Amino acid sequence: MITQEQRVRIRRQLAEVGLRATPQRLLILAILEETDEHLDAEAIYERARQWDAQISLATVYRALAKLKEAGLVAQRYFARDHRREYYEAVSKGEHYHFTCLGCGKVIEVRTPRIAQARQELSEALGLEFTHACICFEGYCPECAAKRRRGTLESRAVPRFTVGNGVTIDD
Amino acid sequence: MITQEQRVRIRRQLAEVGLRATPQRLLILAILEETDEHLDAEAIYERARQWDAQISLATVYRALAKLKEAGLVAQRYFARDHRREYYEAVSKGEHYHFTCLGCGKVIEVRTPRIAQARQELSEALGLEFTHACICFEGYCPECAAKRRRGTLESRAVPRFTVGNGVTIDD
DNA sequence: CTGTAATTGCGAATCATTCGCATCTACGTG
DNA sequence: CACGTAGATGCGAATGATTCGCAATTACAG
Ligand SMILES: [Mn+2]
Ligand SMILES: [Mn+2]
Ligand SMILES: [Zn+2]
Ligand SMILES: [Zn+2]
Repeated sequence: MITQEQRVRIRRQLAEVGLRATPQRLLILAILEETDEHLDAEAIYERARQWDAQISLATVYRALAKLKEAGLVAQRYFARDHRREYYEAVSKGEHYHFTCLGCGKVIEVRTPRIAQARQELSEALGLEFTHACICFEGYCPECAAKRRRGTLESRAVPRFTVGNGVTIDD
Repeated sequence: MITQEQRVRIRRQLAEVGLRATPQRLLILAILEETDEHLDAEAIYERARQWDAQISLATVYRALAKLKEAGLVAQRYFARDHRREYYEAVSKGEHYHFTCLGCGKVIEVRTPRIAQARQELSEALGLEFTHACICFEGYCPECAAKRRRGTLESRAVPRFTVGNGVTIDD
C-alpha cells in the first residue's frame, strides 16, 4: 500500500525538519497523506495497526505532536467537540472547515478573508501571528432545507467525512 | 456587590429566554457581566462561592450550558488548550481573541473580515452559519520584541488576562 | 561498528467535564 | 396564596481523550 517512492519522499521530508525516520512516523505520515478525511488519533491508530500490529496509541500521539511541531501535519477541531483532535497533512494546503450540525459532514472552504484579517490586525496592533484556529459550523444546504421543513432528525451523529472544497477569491 | 437593579435586569433577561431565575444563575450571570476577564468554570465557581457557599461546581457547569444555549454567555477557547473552556457575557459584544504565547495575555480584537467571509461563503455555497470558533495566537508586541532579542522565558504560564481591544473598520 | 540520545510500548495517571440520583424549588394554575 | 410538577440542585462517582513514567529498543552521527 505504501510505495517505495512514497517512503523515500517521506523519509526526506522528515530529514528536512530534523526528525528521526522511525517506521511508525513514516506509516502515520503516509496514512495522513493518502486520505482526504480528517482523522483522530484513534482512527490513525486503527489504520496503522493494519501495517504494524505492535504500534501503540501513545506512539501515535507522540508522533503527531512531533509532526505537528515540525509543520508536517495540522491539528484541527471540529464543531462543538474541542476535546477530540483531528489531523490532516499540511501538504493539502491552507483552508478552513465548516461542520454541518445536521449530518456531521465537514466541508473544506478557502477564503482570503482570514489572512486579510491577520494582516490588518498585525499592522494595526503590532501583533505577530503564528497560528489561527478557525472552525465554522451551521447547516449544509441539504440539512438547512430539511430543517426549514422540520424533517431533520435532531441529533445526527457527527461523522466528519469531508465534502467538496470551494474557493472564494480575492 | 450585586445591586438590586442588576438583579432585576438579569431576572428579566432570564425570563426573556425562558430560563428559570434560580439564585445560582443570577449569581453566575452577574459575575460574568461585571468582569472584563474570561473565566473558566472553576474560576466562576470560586467567585460564586463567596456569595453562595453551598453552590456546586456541577451547577456552574449546568448553568453555563443553559446560559450559552440561551445566548446570554459565550464559550471561548484560547490558544493551544482547547480542553479548558472559558466564558464571557455576550453583552460585551461581538469580537475575537488573540492569545500571546509569551505572556498569556488575551487581546480582544474586532474586524469585519470574519463576518465578510461567512457572508461570502454562505452565498457561494448555500451554507447556513450558526457559529464560528475563532482564536488567534502569536506574540504581543512586547513579547515579540523580547523574542527577537532572545529574552523571552520560553514557557510563560498563560494567565489569560485581558488586553486592550482594537477595531479594524471596513 | 559503537555509543548515546531519542523513541517506543505498555500500563497507569490526569483532569476538565458530565452523569446518576435523591432532594429541592420556581412558577403557572385554580 | 397553597399546590403540583417539570425543571434545578448538590454530591460523589464516572468518563474518556490525552499524557506520563519507565524499562527496553533503535536511529543515526562519528
Ligand atoms: Mn481539511
Ligand atoms: Mn472576549
Ligand atoms: Zn448536513
Ligand atoms: Zn505577550
